[in-house]
Amino acid sequence: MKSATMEDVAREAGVSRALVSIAFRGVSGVSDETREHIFAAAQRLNYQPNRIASLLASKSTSSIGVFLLDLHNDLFADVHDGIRKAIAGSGKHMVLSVGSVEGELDATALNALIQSRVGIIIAAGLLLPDEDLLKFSRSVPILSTARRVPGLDSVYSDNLSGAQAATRHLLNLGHRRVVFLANPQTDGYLERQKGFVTVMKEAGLTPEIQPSAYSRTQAARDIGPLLDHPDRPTAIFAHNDQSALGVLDAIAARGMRAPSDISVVGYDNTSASTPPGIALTTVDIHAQDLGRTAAEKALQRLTDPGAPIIDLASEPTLIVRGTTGPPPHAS
Amino acid sequence: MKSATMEDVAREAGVSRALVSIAFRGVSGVSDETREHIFAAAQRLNYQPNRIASLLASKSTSSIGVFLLDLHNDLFADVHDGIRKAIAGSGKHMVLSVGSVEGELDATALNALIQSRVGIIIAAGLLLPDEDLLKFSRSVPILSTARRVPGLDSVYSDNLSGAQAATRHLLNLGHRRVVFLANPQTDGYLERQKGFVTVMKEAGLTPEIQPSAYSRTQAARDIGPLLDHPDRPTAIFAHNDQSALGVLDAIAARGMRAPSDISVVGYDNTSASTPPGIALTTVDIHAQDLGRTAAEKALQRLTDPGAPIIDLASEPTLIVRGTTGPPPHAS
DNA sequence: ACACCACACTAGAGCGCTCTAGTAGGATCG
DNA sequence: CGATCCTACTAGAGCGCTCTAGTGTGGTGT
Repeated sequence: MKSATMEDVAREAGVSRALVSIAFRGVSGVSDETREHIFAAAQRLNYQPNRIASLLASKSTSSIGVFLLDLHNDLFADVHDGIRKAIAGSGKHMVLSVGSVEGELDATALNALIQSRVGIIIAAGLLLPDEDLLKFSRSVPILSTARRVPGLDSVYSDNLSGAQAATRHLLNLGHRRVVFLANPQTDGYLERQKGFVTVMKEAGLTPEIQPSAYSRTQAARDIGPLLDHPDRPTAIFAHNDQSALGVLDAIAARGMRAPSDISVVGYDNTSASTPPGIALTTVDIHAQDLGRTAAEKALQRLTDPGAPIIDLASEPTLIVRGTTGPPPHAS
Repeated sequence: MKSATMEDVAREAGVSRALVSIAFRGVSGVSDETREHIFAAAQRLNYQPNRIASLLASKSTSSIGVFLLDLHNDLFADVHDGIRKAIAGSGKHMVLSVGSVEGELDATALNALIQSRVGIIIAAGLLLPDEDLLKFSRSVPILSTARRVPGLDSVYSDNLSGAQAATRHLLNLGHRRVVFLANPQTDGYLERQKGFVTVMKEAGLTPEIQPSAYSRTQAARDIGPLLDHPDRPTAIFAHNDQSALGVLDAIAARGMRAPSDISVVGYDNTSASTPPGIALTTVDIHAQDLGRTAAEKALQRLTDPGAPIIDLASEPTLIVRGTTGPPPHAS
């Protein structure tokens, strides 16, 4: 299982190691004929270039670190797709690192990326506070996608305006008692909460907030008491689709239905937002575009470390589907 | 942004580079006092060990490659969780590589892992044919989880028996016309199909097979004509949960309901199998356990390359939930 | 005929670590 | 009190590449 080295290939092809390197890197400086010979020799030896050695020798920033919070959330799969598309053909390759909803592993995952000497880290869905991120960025540039982090390149969806649009949608339908199912863990979610609060206040209504966490079952559990209350809200705005699913679970468990008994809005427009039969009203953050743009900007940052900080907000889109309607006894 | 090296730390701490290496690797051979000094010096310089250099120098197989087919399928998130738990504390680290449902990227992803000189690859959900995998395994040991690959270590769920159990469940409910929504892409799915076919034949019934692909929307499209037919099947057995969701989509789109109009069975027991309101009857392959066991076996393989090939099938569990019931007009 | 240049190729240093072989010096023992 | 051993440490080779600074060769221009 001892793999062949460039030296072996050079010997087999009767050329110098340096020439093999040139051939494999696809740069100019080798004749077509010789290149063929080299590739043939490599083939014979089942040679695969050693990326480790290559990275060390080139001390280059040819890899892009990607941090994904949670593989269970389709959102990050979308972001990943976008990143992959953007860096395909750039010659860079992706080094993936996965965090966890509990957040404990995030620092570990980030350090792993730094130790792998990636040229830049694209962080999707970090739960770490800004100051920690800034600390990490002493070692490697970090581009935040998910939320705006002052001092770091940020490519994100405008959570404030998205949440405002969703809230207005509910108010326009006639809802007056709306509860926001919150996730206190990150700024990104706090922006959503803020959007909800401002619109409610503008309308002279009381913004109610139910704290919860980042999980479907947790959401179902946390929203339960509110649903059981005789004077329950007519609409729930969940901080993301997964939680909205939990809310729908809780609603179904009580023999109620959305939107006739209660309206539900999610956020993110992940695949979770379209369970069969129902389709969740949600806010599309265009996750794949976000990933693609983030990666494009990351590539720019790599070539120009001195460029001004990127702060790119994109506009989300409210998607009205089947879980929102007028409140019961509205007319 | 130029990072400090071990040399820098050594100079700062007034010791040799080798001693810094010893301290950072956590092996014995350094006094507590000196270790403290070294760590303090490293801290001052914001030193992070260079994993690239470390891997090159140790030429060790200290990393485990993990191939995941598709980030959009929760199944792989479960497998990933299991692997992570198993290798935590082993000192090994995971190198992730993601394929694609189309299968084109799989070879690329595998090569990336080989070029990163991982000690072993745990492959979850490969669409590549066995012979290709065997070719790759010339460069690095591959452990297949998802299906049995003769000649490779395999840790997998017994798809045959799972599919048989699901099919028997439908027959016991009184169904006679059952259609299997197939995915012709891999052996793992073919085993499921085989389980379906054998049970149907044993019962003297005709196994009907509807080819489809690996996607929810595709499944909805492919099952459509069958549902529209006046003499439609009374049950659909989908090759995985995502496709089962597609089937449920198609059913809902026609104003029908499961299981009163038609029964649906999925496979995998991913989070997709519990949309709010409905809960899919499915076969639990215990994906996280699969991942954990796979990683444990991979660690063993790393320490003992000569050990006999591992062939470990685990028994899946039929989970009867809300999408299966007696066929309409059964009595 | 000679300088000149472009092209194909090579030698060798070095990337930041690990690891083997070895040294210094104190404790232990007969 | 010298032999022995252990512990804490160092020197230096080498992992498999990349990349700079060359060398040699054939064609071109004058």
